Amino acid sequence: MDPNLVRTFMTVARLGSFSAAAAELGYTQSAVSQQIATLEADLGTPLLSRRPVAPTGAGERRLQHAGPLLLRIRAARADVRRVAAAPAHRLTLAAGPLALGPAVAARLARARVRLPRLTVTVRACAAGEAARLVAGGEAELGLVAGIAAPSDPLRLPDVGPLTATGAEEEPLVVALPDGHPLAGRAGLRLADLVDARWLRTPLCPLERLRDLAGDGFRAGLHYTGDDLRTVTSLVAAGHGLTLLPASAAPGVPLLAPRLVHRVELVHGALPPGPAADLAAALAPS
Amino acid sequence: MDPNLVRTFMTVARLGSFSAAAAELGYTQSAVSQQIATLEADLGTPLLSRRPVAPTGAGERRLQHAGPLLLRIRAARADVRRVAAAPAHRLTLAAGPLALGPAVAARLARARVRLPRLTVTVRACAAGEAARLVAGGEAELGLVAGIAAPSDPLRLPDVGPLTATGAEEEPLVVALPDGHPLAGRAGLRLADLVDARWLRTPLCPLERLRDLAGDGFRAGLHYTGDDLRTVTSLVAAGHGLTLLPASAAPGVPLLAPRLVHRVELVHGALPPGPAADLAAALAPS
DNA sequence: GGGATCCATCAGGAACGCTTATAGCACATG
DNA sequence: CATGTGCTATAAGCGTTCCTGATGGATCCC
Repeated sequence: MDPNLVRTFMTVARLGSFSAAAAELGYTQSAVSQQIATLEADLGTPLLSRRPVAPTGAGERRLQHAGPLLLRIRAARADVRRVAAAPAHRLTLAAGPLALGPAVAARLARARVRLPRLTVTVRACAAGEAARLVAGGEAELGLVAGIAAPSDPLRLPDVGPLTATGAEEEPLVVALPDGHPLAGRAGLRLADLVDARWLRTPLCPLERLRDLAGDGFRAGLHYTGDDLRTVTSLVAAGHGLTLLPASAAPGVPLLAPRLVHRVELVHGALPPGPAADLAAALAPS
Repeated sequence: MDPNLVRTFMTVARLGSFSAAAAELGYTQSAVSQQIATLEADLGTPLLSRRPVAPTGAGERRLQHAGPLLLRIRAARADVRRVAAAPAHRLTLAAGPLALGPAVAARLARARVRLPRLTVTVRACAAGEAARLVAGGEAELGLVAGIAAPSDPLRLPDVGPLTATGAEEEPLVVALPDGHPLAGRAGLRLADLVDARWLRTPLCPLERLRDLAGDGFRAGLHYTGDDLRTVTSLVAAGHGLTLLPASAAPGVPLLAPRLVHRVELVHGALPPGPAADLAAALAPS
């Protein structure tokens, strides 16, 4: 119910201790104990087992709700403040991995010429973070990238009424090791590669490929970062294949299914002003 | 911040009056005035213009967040209570329009034979309502239907950590008026029908078709209900075309793009028990 | 077994939020 | 133009809530 109680519960669960949570939140241990008791009474079921302190089944479930819930609350605050705030001449553009390619960069350059008083900060962020940063108000605009069918919108985490508009679509290529037998081809079909070994990276999630092209796509090395150079090096060394936008790395064009590297611009409420102008310039639609 | 304040704000905005909202919520007018003042102070901006009472720009934006936010809060409560509750022998299955077809019905029948002590209530609901009913705890299971590429998951409104599993996929047919020149064909391509007039109904949203097959799909009559007989009658009378699952009505099979009528079963946390058994029986995966 | 640590409980006090009462404002009416 | 009516804002009072500080009981470690 009360977001503060939820925050306390999250902290206790994370730290595994009422006392430590109290210290972190600036409460007394007694207050934390009472807050948890209130929450448990409200739901009619224990959320934490004591000694040691660990979430119960119901508590685990409650925790799964807690993060998105608090995010939405923050998003509502941030969105309203954005509407009410004076038009800003400084804004932050959160860009996920592979989201800021040549085409968007060029459009950004043109827009900055037209909007000389605007100071833009581009902030790199992890895959899936951009929408959260925009929702939470830490960035005014966000760029997210993903693999999709042409003009098919990306699936963004739902963190409130964000506007998402297509900003760029680019062909995909299959990145292959140097001496790979298929490296000379003029084009490849994904169906022919289901049995190959694939790199598992946030830049090219294998679950997405299975959604789009059926089962298969055995995972080789698992890389959790988002550095393009690392990925291309891993591919060259034969750890597995991956899909990349054509402008990012050399590779063999993907012919079928018809998939593209799609970039979308996401933003919340944008009152008329430089931020809205920039958004319009980045996502001409 | 406090959900109660948000609820008060929504009520005031809906009724256009502090006094009326106070009466409806069982507060005094003074309390409502103070609550709105608190909310505005917290956000640092007016949410309502007074005399007459109407939302400001920021208030409009806040209202857009309010509904989903309260829904998520309810969803969290309902989900946790579901985990903690004793295994129920009565449960409700919310079924959206066209979601409960022959295959699912047959599986439900088989499951009820195996689970004789289970009492099932099937509750029809509007398109898009099923997920909300499940999230809010009014139904344990939900069936939603939509048009999608084969094994492509549907896009459900994000109301919390719901599990969605494919329950059925069925070919689509194009429903045509009786004497339509294409009625005799063995199959049709959507691309050949972009310029036809289409019925606009929740059962076959034209935006979805445009997503999947490009622009076009001119809207003829707009029907807001979900009665299948009404839709087939409207089609027969020439008001427009529509897509339906093959089992629902006669029509010409849709050949391309490869789209299916997909049904998914959605549910929240299901502790072992009859509800989980039924879910497993309905969505064999 | 003794000490330390941790959570639950209790009592007291501060803070919050609602009610009652009243002031202030806009608009309609005579 | 004065007045009444209907609305919201503000002030004071008060009950409830929620936090603090102290204490008790349980568990773990030495």
